[in-house]
Amino acid sequence: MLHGLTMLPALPETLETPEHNTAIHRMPGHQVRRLQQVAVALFAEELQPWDITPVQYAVLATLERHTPISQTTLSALIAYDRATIGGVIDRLDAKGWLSRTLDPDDRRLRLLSLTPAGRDVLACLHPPVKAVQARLLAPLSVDERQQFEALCLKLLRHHGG
Amino acid sequence: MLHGLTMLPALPETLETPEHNTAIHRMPGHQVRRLQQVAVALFAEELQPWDITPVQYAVLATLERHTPISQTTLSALIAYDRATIGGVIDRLDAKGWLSRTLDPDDRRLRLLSLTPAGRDVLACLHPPVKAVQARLLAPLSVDERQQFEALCLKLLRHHGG
DNA sequence: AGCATATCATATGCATTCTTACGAATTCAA
DNA sequence: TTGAATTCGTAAGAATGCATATGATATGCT
Repeated sequence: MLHGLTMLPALPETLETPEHNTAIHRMPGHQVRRLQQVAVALFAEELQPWDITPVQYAVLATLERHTPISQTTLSALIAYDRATIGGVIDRLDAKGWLSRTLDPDDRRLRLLSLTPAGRDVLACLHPPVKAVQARLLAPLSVDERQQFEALCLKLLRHHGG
Repeated sequence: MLHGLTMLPALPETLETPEHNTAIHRMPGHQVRRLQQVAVALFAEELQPWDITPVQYAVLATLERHTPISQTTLSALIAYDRATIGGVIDRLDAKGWLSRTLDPDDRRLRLLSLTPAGRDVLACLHPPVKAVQARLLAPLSVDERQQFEALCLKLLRHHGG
């Protein structure tokens, strides 16, 4: 079962049909927000045993491929705010999943690396995260999933992603 | 120009191509999050003169069509958390754009209505909000926009929206 | 070398977003 | 009618998300 908001409370009978709020519900901005909401809920449900958030996974998964990198490089890779990433890294550091070391060549930089524990956890995380993606697109046919990805990527490409 | 994060910092030369982080960037969850990020940035930019957030607009626009309703009904209509809506309504109330009155028939309910000022503001907000939606989908052809909306709606319908 | 500029990380502040929990009020049932 | 279960709004806590400002460190220009 999904958590929280994705399970909407029942509406009064006079407001039951979606048509009653067409204006907002037909805006792509609203649709994208709702999809994000669903994706986060699915993630929380599937990853519940590990108590990890989508951002935290994104950080770990990126460090698996790019090590060592600075916080700024990391935030650019996953398109998160530099300031926000700081707190995320604090929590991952507290869990012992990554380490920060001062770059001897540039002491402004804190180079991030996965710890062995972080690497082990990440191996366990990949399957449920894949399951989240599968469940998110499950309502679509194979063709539609490819269309959806292509459209998303086209939008992001043109919006500077 | 977009604000903040949508303008990503430059990456080191060794990491410049998107292919370097394929795993995450090909996940629909990540793509949806990025799209939401872009949509919020476009909204903030276009609505800057009014200092209003997407949630606040959603509340006002919904009250324009459904008045008066309780906070819980409102949150269900726009798929926002009940607790979250409370703070949003506080701010809109402080701006004098909506009013809360106790329902005499059920004193648990605070019925929400737009004030005349709120109605006036909303009239000014609709055009720039429409512009945000247009800019968000601008990279797509007319056909593609319809496809994108259809796919979003199909996903949301099956995910309990 | 010395100074101005730019970059990295962080701190702060504000607004979301959601979970859990709780008091107040209402509805349902025995 | 009284007691139990529900519902409404809110409070508290954790994590995001972004803008702005600050300190430390590099880099570039002269």
